[in-house]
Amino acid sequence: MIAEFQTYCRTMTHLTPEEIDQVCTLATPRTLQKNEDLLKQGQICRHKTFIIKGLLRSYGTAADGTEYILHFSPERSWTLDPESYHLLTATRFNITAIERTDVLQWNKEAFDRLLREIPALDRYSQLMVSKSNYIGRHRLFTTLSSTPEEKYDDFVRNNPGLLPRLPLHMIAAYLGMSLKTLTRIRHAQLHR
Amino acid sequence: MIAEFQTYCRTMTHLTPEEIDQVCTLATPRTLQKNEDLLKQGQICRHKTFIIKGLLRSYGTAADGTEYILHFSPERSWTLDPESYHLLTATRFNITAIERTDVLQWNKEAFDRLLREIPALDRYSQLMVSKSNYIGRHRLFTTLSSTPEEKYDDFVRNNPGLLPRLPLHMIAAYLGMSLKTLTRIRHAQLHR
DNA sequence: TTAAATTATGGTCAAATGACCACATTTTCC
DNA sequence: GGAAAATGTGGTCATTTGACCATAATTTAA
Repeated sequence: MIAEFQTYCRTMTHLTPEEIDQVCTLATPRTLQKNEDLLKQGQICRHKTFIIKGLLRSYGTAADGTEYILHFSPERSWTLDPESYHLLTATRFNITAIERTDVLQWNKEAFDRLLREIPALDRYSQLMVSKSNYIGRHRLFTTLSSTPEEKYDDFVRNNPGLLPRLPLHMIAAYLGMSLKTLTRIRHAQLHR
Repeated sequence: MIAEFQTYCRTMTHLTPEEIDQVCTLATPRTLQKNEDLLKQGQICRHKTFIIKGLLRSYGTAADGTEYILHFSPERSWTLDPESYHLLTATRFNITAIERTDVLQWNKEAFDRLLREIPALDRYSQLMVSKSNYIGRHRLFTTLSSTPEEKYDDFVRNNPGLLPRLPLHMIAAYLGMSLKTLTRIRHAQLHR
């Protein structure tokens, strides 16, 4: 499990092999079964999580009980609740395994120490944060400005690999439309 | 104009008076007339901007020409296009003055130098970035999960000071609904 | 292997929403 | 001061969307 993370670090960061080892030393592996929660509403997010294999979703629940998915986290990506993690406040969101999923975790104290000790990790980390910032802006803009069909087409175009791994109702929950609307779009596209 | 920024720094950051001066030295003041652009679609965002007085909006234009507002920036806040600023790519968005607005600006090279020289500024800056990260997450979740009326009520609750400064069509463009829908909500709330 | 749960689709209907239009009022600018 | 633009409201109508329900196919689990 560590091996995959080391490969990731070699290709995606500027960390030296020694620094990579140092980061790995503090990692805790964990396996989530399908539908198992990594984080539940009301808890405090105390870890950074790197997904080795599998797929997670981060979602919130509206007043009427409907779920809305903020984010899918497949292998080779990171997940956490940024607000809960930084402020140590109770989260409004859930992170749950869509498939059986292997992850590596670092608790905040350990990761903060690594950030202080390894400047290259700090730079990489800042890069990730600003990236998630503008990815979020694009998602917001699409959510505001696109028709349901455009949103679906966008999703298919930008996440081809994810599509077959997701039930439609989750795609609908991600795009912010009812399952019915999504089915209608797919139906219309078939007959064209 | 610098004086207001110094006050802001004294109350909102942990910078020493000397560091505040150092930051101020590299700032360029600028005044935008109402409807004047700070940044236009297609340009590269080369500055960090602090709003001293006035109000800006960051918005994008959909395929059909409709505007959707990502963000309002009133006095004592910062604005830029994070993607364009960090990657030096052309922006898809616009930043435009809603009122006559006074700002301070730093170009990226200058600000990066300050970040390297003043660790407290770097920490403050990181704090801002992660904050905008989770504010963005909440906005996305509200946009996905709330009814138009809930969105409007949220907006009124969270931006009471902004309300009288904004024409309704901009609030509609921010909330992602038509002006008609917004008017209907207000009408219904009057008769209740 | 069989029963139960999940998933994808579709029918029907009511409600919400946007497009288009008009109008009165206020603000802005010459 | 007066013309032009911007603003807020509302009427009407067609369209989109969601709620509710049923069903078939597939997957999961006992």
